[in-house]
Amino acid sequence: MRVSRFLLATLKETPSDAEIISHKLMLRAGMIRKLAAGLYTWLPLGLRVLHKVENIVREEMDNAGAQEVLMPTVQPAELWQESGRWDKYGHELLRFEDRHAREFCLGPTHEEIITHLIRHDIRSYKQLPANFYQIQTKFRDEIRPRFGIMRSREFLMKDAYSFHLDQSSLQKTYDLMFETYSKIFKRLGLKFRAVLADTGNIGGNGSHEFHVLADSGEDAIAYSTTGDYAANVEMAQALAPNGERPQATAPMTVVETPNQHTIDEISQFLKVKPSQCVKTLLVKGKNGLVALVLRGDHTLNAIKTAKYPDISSPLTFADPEEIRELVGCEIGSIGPVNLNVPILVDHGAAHLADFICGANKEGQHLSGVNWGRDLPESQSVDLRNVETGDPSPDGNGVLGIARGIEVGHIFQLGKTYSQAMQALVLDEQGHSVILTMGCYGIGVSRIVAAAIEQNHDKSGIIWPQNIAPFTIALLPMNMHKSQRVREVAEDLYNTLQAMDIEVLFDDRKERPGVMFANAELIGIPHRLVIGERGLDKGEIEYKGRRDQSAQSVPMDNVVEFIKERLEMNAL
RNA sequence: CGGGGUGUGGCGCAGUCUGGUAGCGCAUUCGACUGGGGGUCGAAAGGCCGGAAGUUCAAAUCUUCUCACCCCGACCA
Repeated sequence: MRVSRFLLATLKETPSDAEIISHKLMLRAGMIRKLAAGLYTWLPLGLRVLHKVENIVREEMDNAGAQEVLMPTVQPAELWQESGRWDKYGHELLRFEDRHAREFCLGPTHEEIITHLIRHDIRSYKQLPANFYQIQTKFRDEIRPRFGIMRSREFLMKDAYSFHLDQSSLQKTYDLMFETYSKIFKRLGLKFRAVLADTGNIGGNGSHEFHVLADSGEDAIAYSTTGDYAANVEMAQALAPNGERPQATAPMTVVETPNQHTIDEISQFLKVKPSQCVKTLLVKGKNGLVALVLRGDHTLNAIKTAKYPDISSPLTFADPEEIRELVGCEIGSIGPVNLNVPILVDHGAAHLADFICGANKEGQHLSGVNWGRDLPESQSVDLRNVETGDPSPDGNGVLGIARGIEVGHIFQLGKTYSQAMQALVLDEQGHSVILTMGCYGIGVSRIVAAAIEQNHDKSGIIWPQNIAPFTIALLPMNMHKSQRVREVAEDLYNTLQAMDIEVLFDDRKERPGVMFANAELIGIPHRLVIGERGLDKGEIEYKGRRDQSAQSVPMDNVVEFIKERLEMNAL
């Protein structure tokens, strides 16, 4: 591709609404342009990357025996009513009517559509298992789209759905998809990690997320530093402390704590560690309020907590008015002693003796409080977020915490949708069996942004070779002045093109600095510079995007040299 | 949806408080010089100041309404 014939829409300045590095660089490199909140146009440069990601995903899905289909973006309400999600999904589902006043929505996901298809077209166990996927535009009317393509309302997703006679068949396909995803992210050239995940509102049991590791990631991942365990912090289990609880040594005493509310304030005021305090949070339960008791230095995990049967899901804090009515004090003075609501105690808090807590009276706390003496002993549960250094739940080493961007998610759906929508097949005995399902998503457009978050420097993007928009930037110095430079450049361009190497040939009448800056900003992995200077010595200059400095390559060897370079970088 | 903020040539911004001829940098076009890290000089094109209503001799500027966008919170690939 000649730059003179290509929309290279690079910017020197960053548009003011870009927050994170990938968004800034995608705008500056001329990959995307915003149309409206959460809606983006892909420019030629960006689309080349998107297509590369898409093709790698497609190839690996095909290799895994999945079949590609393409379902509509616009979906009829009836199917969503049948699955029960028309009412459950909320405002993220964009709904509208057609001219006949029939209700439709823009598909945020396609379980209903594929289940509808399969219940008509798959009748026999002989057709199972089967796995169908599509690479298609999704629409989710996010409350707050942000970070450019990372969290947009319209985005490109690969979604796959598998159908099975039983759980063991699902497990096989699930494992195969796990492997396939690992292959995909390896080929994309990204550092990633598969983690145990929460199933969210899609429903079902087993689930893993695939995260691209990047400091800017929105998710926290807990992993064993010595073993295989890895889980989203949302999910990661916090073990009960080992050993016996220490003996009670102090009497329970009321202490005056005027205007001291937060754990920090209390612990400083009373000169104790936050870990010797207890915090009591009131949340809404199925029958009135429920108190959650955690150690002062621990943080509540809303996802895990909302799974306890008495707790409302999603987790919702009690209103200050409700608290005043029930306890008679403000939020900072609540404690579990003589609190007239059901109490859930975290393992950490249950292991404390002689602890500090609110006295349910403004300006007072209790010290020397002990379970079983000052308040009833209760079974402890897991309510908190794990922290760096916690023991790993698999008993293997301790946990570390890393940041990640969720780019893939696989679920064992089970019969949630097939049951609701009556997707049945006949088994070997001629009995009707409800299908068992799995679903497997990859955020194709998000991967583009995640790749940049993971691979960039001051000058711009550094594409992994397999998803780079072009493989080589061919930069002639002052070609308009030198016939010799022009000839060598044109010649090399044609040779590389003939080898099916994607070359971006900067044939503009630009100054060298502009060419260098542009090539680096858009992240082309390999650069060849042709100038009078080098030609005098019969040399062409090569520099990899990550290299510190350039090297000279004899002109006659340059094609061979490039071939080797590309193979070295390819997987 | 709650809280905070911004709308002025394509992009980044000043001007608004204190009403009086719409500005700067980048980008674009033309010319000259320059030619290995976003170069210099000169010339040009491009904006009814988000929209509507009002106050006023006069509104980018004041008032009211409205729309859009951004940031912080709960959702998710």
